[in-house]
Amino acid sequence: MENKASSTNKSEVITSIMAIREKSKEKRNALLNATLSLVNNNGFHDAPMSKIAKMAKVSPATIYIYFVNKQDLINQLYLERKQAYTERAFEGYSEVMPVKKAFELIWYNIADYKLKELEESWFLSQCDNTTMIEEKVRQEGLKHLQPLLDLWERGQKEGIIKDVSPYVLYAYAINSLSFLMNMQKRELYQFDKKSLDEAFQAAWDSIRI
Amino acid sequence: MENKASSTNKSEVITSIMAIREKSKEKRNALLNATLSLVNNNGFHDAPMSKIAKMAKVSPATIYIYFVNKQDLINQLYLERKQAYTERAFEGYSEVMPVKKAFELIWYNIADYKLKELEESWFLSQCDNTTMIEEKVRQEGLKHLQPLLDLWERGQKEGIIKDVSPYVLYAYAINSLSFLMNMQKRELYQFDKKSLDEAFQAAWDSIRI
Amino acid sequence: MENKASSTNKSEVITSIMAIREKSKEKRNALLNATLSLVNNNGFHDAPMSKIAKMAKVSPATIYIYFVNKQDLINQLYLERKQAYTERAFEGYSEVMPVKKAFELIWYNIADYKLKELEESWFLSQCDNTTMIEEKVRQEGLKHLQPLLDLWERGQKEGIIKDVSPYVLYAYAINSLSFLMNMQKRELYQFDKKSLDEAFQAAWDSIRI
Amino acid sequence: MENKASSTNKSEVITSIMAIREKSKEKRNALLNATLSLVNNNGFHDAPMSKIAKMAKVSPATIYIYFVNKQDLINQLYLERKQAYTERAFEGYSEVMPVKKAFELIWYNIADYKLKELEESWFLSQCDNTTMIEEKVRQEGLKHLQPLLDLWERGQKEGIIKDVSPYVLYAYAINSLSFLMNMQKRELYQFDKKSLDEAFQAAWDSIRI
DNA sequence: CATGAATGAGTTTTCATTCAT
DNA sequence: CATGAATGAAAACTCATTCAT
Repeated sequence: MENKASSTNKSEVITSIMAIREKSKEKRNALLNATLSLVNNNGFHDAPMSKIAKMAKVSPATIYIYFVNKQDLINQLYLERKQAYTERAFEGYSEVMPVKKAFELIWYNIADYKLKELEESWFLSQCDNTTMIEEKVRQEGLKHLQPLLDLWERGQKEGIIKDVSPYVLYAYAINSLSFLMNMQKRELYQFDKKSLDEAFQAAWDSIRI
Repeated sequence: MENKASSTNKSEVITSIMAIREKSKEKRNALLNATLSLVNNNGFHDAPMSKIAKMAKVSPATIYIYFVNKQDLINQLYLERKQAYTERAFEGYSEVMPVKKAFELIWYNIADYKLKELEESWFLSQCDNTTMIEEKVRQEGLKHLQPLLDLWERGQKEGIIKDVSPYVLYAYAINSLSFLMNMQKRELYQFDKKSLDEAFQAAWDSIRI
Repeated sequence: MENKASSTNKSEVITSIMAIREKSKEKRNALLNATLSLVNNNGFHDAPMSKIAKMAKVSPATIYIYFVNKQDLINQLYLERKQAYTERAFEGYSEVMPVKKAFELIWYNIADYKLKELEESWFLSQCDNTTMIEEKVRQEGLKHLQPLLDLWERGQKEGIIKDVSPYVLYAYAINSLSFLMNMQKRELYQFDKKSLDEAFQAAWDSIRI
Repeated sequence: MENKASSTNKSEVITSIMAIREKSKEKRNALLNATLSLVNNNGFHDAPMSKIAKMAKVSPATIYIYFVNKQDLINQLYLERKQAYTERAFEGYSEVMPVKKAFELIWYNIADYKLKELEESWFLSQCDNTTMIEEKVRQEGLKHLQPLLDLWERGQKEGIIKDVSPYVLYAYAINSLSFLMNMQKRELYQFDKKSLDEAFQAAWDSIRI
């Protein structure tokens, strides 16, 4: 073993690279999680890179290996969580389902996510009511909701859904949940099965004809 | 009144004191306005006291004559704007009005405020989705909404309003407007008379039995 | 009584001026006392003019009527208290007294002052171990001690007192009391009649032949 | 050792780490020295972090790598110098020495230190007559003097030393030197071999029976 | 004389980012 | 890749002093 590099064969190299990648992913995730946690608890204005690094158990300098700067870190975090959120929203959904059935599925998916993943939801809610995310990135995060808009359009054609702007539909049918989630986080309100059904009824009543 | 010194009578003194008080109020207001504007445009994390001072055309040190620290400045701003908002909400309202009529009045009041005073609304929205305001202060800001909760209770007794938590009612009937206001601010959506009426219909449908 | 000024006769004017002077002296004293108290408790570095003013119940601007600036305030305070201290030191002293008798009198005077006027003593002690007083002013404060130096010189001529520098005599015979006073202030040591006499004995032993 | 990269062996790494540690220690010392110098010349109230940094040739931010805040910097400086002082005081001392011999040794050690290390002594003197050091830290700094107290106790048992509080003994036998050191620093007094011996005689006379 | 309000210059401290290793 | 140390720039806040009244 004169030379360190030559002593490892190809498959070992690949394994090693993968191990590194895995390790890197772990660090990247630790950083994203730390950021979310700090922004949630202290606010964006009190989530310094040094604290993020400490919480993720890496050096501050390491952050800049994974992200070009703080804004990039926040942006990537936002996009990942937004995507996870939308993925959950459409779990089990198929475009051939009847409109109400489909909406019900999506609504309960979203409700389930928002109430179970309180931290992620609260983070997204902050991002959407703040200048911490650039408009461009926010747009990017929204595009995954298209299937819901398509569903509503179908519902409108079928005469089931009110013929109003999708923003109005979203405001009433979906966004209201954010407020309830906030209240739950602040421990002012507590969801149970019954109140969830009541909320769904209100959502549906607000958009159906 | 031959002599200037001897001519200063009581009423003049009072006028002079009032002038000073007025001037002070002006400075305080300039500071509050500057803060709102900066927080709105740059976010809480990029609204330093130095910029606030510059915008209000005073020295940074002057801020501390009117507010004990930055948090106090933000808190006072929040409370004042929240109060202005709730005052507008109940303009023309009387407890003897029929439930739907009363709700309609309040809803349109709020809609009118949120869409006309976009800056104030956006600021309040940020405050309510952020850690920048302490929970205690937020509670303080909420208490003026009681008449609406009372109205809903009456509606529930009369069998007009759904028998669900006031948080659910608020989420659907009122808070949805915040989302639409956000969209309007981002120039993704534009309200007109027709869409306003549609939104009201959705609000009412969501809470009525 | 057409004219305010002319309506007062000479004796009234004098009384009035004296009243003003008295009132002024009161304010000046209040300021000096407030300064001493703040410097003692917070240190010179945390005794701002604003706090001094508040404690003396005057406006910050008023301080500048009585003192040209903060340094002047401190200097005058130092000089006044130093003078009060030396005056007490020589109470009852006459140059014709025998040396030991005279020294005993002065020593007990000083001890009495240092232990009774703990605050004043602690303040002077700070001043003498700090750059807060300019050397020039400190010199000024020292000159009232001359009679003690003269006494020692007499004692040396009479062969009673060691023939060493007056600084050495002062260091041992007088300054040691400052240390004991400090300990008393910090509640590490408590003087009584017996220990006072012991201290005197040590003082006398250190300088007598 | 053909290849630079592969040549870094363990001992070199250790050397390198030590070099870093050494460099860090240097910076820390530069900061402590700068602080002492500035506090001595300008007073605690005029020794801003910015000046300290400049004098130590580092950025102000760097100070906070080594000390948590200004108070901590001062505390650590005080403790280090106090310890150096007491270490010097007991150089060559052994508990079996005869009382007077031992006292003489310690006394001259202290005198030597106080007169040679004028800056350190003046700094400690300021700290002990000021609120800039917290009482707790001052206590910490004092505990190293215990051997002297033990020596005195032995002297008292042997009937050599006056049976008075150790505070009195310290006030006369040791603290008097501080005053003389102050005078020397202010160039009002100049020690030489003869006057040093005179001072020792005064010290001994004040505490011996 | 007396003052409340105002402020420029300065204070301590923090922070996003870089760099030598 | 990873890092601890370093830092310029800026943050929040303070303070001695002034000035219009």
